[in-house]
Amino acid sequence: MNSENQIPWLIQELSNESLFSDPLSVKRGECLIQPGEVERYLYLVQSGAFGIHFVHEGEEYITRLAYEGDLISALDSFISEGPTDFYVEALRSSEVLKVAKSEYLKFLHANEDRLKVWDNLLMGLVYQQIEREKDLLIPSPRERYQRIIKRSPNLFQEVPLKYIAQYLRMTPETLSRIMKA
Amino acid sequence: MNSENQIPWLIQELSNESLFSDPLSVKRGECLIQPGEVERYLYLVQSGAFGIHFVHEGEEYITRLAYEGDLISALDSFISEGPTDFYVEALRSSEVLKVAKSEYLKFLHANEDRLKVWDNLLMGLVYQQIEREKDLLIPSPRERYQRIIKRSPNLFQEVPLKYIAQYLRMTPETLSRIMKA
DNA sequence: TTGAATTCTTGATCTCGGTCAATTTTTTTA
DNA sequence: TAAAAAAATTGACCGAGATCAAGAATTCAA
Repeated sequence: MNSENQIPWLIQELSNESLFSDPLSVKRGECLIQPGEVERYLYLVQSGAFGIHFVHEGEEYITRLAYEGDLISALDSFISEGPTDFYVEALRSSEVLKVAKSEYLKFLHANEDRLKVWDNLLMGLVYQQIEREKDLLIPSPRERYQRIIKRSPNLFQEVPLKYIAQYLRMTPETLSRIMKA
Repeated sequence: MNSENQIPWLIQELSNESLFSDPLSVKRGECLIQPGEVERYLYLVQSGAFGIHFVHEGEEYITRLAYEGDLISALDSFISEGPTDFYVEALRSSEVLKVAKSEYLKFLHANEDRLKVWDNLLMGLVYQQIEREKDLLIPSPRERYQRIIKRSPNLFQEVPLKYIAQYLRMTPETLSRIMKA
């Protein structure tokens, strides 16, 4: 199994065992979880779009954008089981399925293959974060923009520009000007 | 076992099984690995200091600083087994022990506890990267500086300031002025 | 220990991206 | 479909941090 298929496979397995909840509707602006709460779920985005952000000194900073097919969670809390620092917020009307961490862990440990896939997933996550770190270190807004359209060309169809700007640590004005030129 | 003790424990186990190489001396400016090469080792810093950096458009960007007791590697390549984008460079005369990935994996899979510790280590890594991402998103150089001295107060004893500046995505001049004020 | 290399500091200047504000366009929803 | 809300664009201005340069301090290596 190549690594691109691992998430779909995992999702399929989870579905087969009926571990996902019923579809949950989330209105634009509503949050799956907020700072201070403990994350007990992993979510699968069925439709819509989400942003994961935190607030520091009154400013919002987006660390992740997600849409259909993505698995999301307040990962800091999901891992540590302490309170999260993040909002997981619907950027438009969305639907998610969720699975409890406890259920999910039981599920993983029931089968050697699943555990391996989870290991790979975690390593993939580390890898993605390393890429993300590179993106953020680059000083030129234009280059950061170019890196993201290369990596996620369809992001701009799914998510309003102002959130993408925050994700790229620039203002919407700057992103708008970059895209024009 | 609390998570702070997991790395020391793992290192102890690796030592017990004599999986580490003999100490390897690295002179200031020398690299354990360079872009394009495939990372086959995990290194334990015994003395000295290392910086992990990549070069983009002629500029150096540091993604990690490490010193005595830290485990390091060109993690992107260690995970993907493709060529790395990073330099792992000694910032002063240093000594490391190394263990081959293949040996390491065999070692991990020989024992259930070790695998669990590895899982936790990976999750810890994800968690650290999330913190790192927060640090990098914050626009104010002063706040980025304050976050790092809180997290790694002894870093400044171990690593020249100019590398810390790069790590914090600011110039050495700016960091110098911030520290003065 | 001493000379050389590197790093750190400080000052002067400049520029890119942020901020603020007004208008237009798009999206949402009633 | 129309009205309202949100998002995107555009222009003018400003300032924080980069850049450049020179000198002082520290570290390294012979």
